[in-house]
Amino acid sequence: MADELLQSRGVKPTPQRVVITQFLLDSHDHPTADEVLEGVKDSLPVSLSRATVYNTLNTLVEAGVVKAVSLEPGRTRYDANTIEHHHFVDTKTGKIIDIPWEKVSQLCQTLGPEYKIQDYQITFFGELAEPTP
Amino acid sequence: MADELLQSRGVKPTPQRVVITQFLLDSHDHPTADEVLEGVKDSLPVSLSRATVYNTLNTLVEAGVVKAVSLEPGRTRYDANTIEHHHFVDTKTGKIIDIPWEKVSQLCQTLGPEYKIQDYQITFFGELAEPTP
DNA sequence: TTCTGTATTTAGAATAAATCTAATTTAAGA
DNA sequence: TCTTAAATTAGATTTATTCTAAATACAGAA
Repeated sequence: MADELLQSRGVKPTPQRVVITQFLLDSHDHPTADEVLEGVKDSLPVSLSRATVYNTLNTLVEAGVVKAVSLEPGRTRYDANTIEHHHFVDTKTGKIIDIPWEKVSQLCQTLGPEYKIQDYQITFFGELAEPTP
Repeated sequence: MADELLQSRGVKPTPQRVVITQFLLDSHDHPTADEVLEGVKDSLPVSLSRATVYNTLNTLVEAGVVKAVSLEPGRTRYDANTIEHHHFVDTKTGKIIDIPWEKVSQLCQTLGPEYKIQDYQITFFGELAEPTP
């Protein structure tokens, strides 16, 4: 799974890269580099270096396998969901959830031709309503 | 100007706070904490501490005088334009420009009642077309 | 298979943004 | 003037990330 994905993007699938990519594919909570390190270090026979985690994350971002999102100051989070979506940050809990929201893409055209938009990111901050029981 | 603004928000207008606030009101390029320090340190008779810059910026954000924006990883930028707007990051030059865009606020209602939105931030990445001469 | 060269990984040092600490200064109110 | 709480300061500390130089892995040539 991760292996083929890396191959298809021209990234040599080393063991370290495969487990990191698989971890990101399985996560839905936008882990930080540190959380990636914690999450994968036991699934490798060798000791995984922090530098390798950062190298790999940067490689994956460049190859378009994952996206880097800066929602909070001071830490970068990584997201393997490459389908167009945006984020909702629950200001009470800090929880970040994905918002698939195609409607916005049409809106971009109303911005005008002087902006050649390559990417955009909408981040909502608010509170998630309690589910009514 | 800055003085009255601080008063009105319940922030004691110390000399340091006034010059920092005025600097942010006069800037339109979303300075970082370091750029604020560089920009104001000569306009004070005393030596301005880095800690004071950070303290003041945090105070101003809490008081709603400025907004903190995290557009790039690793550094927080500050914006005294408190009128609703979003940002456009020119990926070629790194230049960040404001996009006043009220249309988006209506769209938020289409998200559904389960999201109590307090704030949202749209960041566009792209290239600014050359002005045709 | 062995050799060779390039890419990858590693541990730890280095850098950069931001916060913390403890001492000092400021200034408002009694 | 005295007291006290808030603000400021320099420098140490923390945290995220990058850099460095050495070790390792591994593909392709001989």
